[in-house]
Amino acid sequence: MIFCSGRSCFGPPNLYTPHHAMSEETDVPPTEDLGALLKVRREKLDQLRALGVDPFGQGFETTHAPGVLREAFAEGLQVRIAGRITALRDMGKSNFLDLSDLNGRIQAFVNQKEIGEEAWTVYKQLDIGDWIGVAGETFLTKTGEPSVKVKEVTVLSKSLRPMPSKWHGVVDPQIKYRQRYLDLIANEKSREIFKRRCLMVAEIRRYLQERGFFEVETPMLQDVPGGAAAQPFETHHNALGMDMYLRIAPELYLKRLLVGGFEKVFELNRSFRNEGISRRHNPEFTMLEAYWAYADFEKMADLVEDLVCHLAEKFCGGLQIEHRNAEGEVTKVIDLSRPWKRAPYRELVAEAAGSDWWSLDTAAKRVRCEELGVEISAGMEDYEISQQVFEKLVEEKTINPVFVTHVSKELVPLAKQNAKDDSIVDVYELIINGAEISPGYSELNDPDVQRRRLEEQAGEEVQKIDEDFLLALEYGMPPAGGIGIGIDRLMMMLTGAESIRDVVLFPQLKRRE
RNA sequence: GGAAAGAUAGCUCAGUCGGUAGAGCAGUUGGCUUUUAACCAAUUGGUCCUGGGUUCGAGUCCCAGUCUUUCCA
Repeated sequence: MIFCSGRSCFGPPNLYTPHHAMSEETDVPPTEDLGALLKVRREKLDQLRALGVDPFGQGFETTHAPGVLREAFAEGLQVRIAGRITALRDMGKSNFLDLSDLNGRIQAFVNQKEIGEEAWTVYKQLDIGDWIGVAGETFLTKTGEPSVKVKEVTVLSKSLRPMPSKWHGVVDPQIKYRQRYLDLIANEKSREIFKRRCLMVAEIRRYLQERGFFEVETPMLQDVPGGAAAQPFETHHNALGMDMYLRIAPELYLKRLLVGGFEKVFELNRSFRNEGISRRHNPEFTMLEAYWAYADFEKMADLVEDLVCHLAEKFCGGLQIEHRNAEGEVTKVIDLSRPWKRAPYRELVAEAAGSDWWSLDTAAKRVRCEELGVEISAGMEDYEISQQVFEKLVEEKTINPVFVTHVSKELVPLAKQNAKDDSIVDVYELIINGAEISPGYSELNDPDVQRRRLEEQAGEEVQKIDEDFLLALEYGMPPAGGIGIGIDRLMMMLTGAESIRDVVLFPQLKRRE
């Protein structure tokens, strides 16, 4: 949004008037009425200016971050600390502040006599929520709290709005997701989840790069959206006069790179699917796809197992992942201990639906579903009925990791068929905590078979076929293993989040009227 | 799209049988020079989501709508 050409952004600039045209007096958006609370902060803002203090200050050199100082505390250090005031305990001539940043807090001790009358007057204009810098000497209070005896206060930024509730935090989901910054300020748990997500995403990149994978960026704007069965978002390129789509998967481009000689390649970025929004679905989501020439789906399963365990051990304190409810009680433990179970799709379905399942005809399967309480709709094909049984009776009930292998080929048009049984394909589907976390394939590299599969798939849904991709395959793609990992769902599993909205910083929400 | 629950102070929430609108926090004022959910005292703050109905009287009961949440599809 910052870099726009000026020709076609949001219409002529002179028609764009700020919607928050304000009254002279309060200078406050009229959409909300916090009345007195805002007025008081504005008055303090004016006070600061009257005292010759810039309420929105400049850079500030620090010696320590708040949390770092508290961790490595020693008395008698001369320090400079910056942070947000997150608590204020006013004892009259002595005040105690908590100065916080993303990672921690330190107590600052402000004494009227210590900083002098002039600085005290400035100090008294501060509120919870303001960013300040302090300089002073470290000491321990009577109660043993590591503190900074403040000699100088620098106002870095005045907050003009009240902070979220001190001990309820932000509980209204509308505020939590629409104003994520407030959630991050108020809720330690949210901060931890998103910090951990950042670290884990960085670690995934490092892990793959260390093993010789190149990270690439392929088009998100695509002419033919392929690589998955999903509804795409449509858009339009003005200069080319061309309708385009946001990608539903990077797969077909990454495979072109295999053709081009990138033997180990991955992309970790957004894909978009124009489908429902739920606890597990956000229309834009982060996916890792990796392709490895000369590998197969079993080797890819080894890779994923190792990667996920590596992340859990490094960032989750081990392979036992505890999920807790709002009261902090452990509701579920996911055991990632290796080796992870691997079992064929048909075996798992037969375990759940009866050992004779695969010898039943379609009508008999429907009867069985009724007995088992699995709902199926009228138009379902035979393989779809089995898939429904799988989803309801296997997938949803699986907590610890299971690689489901050898899925029916109708379900997976881009994988290689099994050398002995051509009704199944060489893939795994990793299930953890009732959800599909990652598929892995022995990738199909026969261009003629690939064309047939895509044509069969396109038949009903009138999807366009990516001819450029098929052309590339004809030049020769090495046999390769491929994986996809839904990073958001992986994060949910590893952090114990109940909803994808709790691991996506700014989840998609309905427009607010 | 279906079902259920909800909307009361800036925030989190009470509100009995239909009878004057409440608490804690935040804010403000005063007190307090080692507090940490600081404390003590006082105080400001309300379109009870909207519209209709029943009633002498509605935050409360009925109807319709709006929005939100959770679950299902």
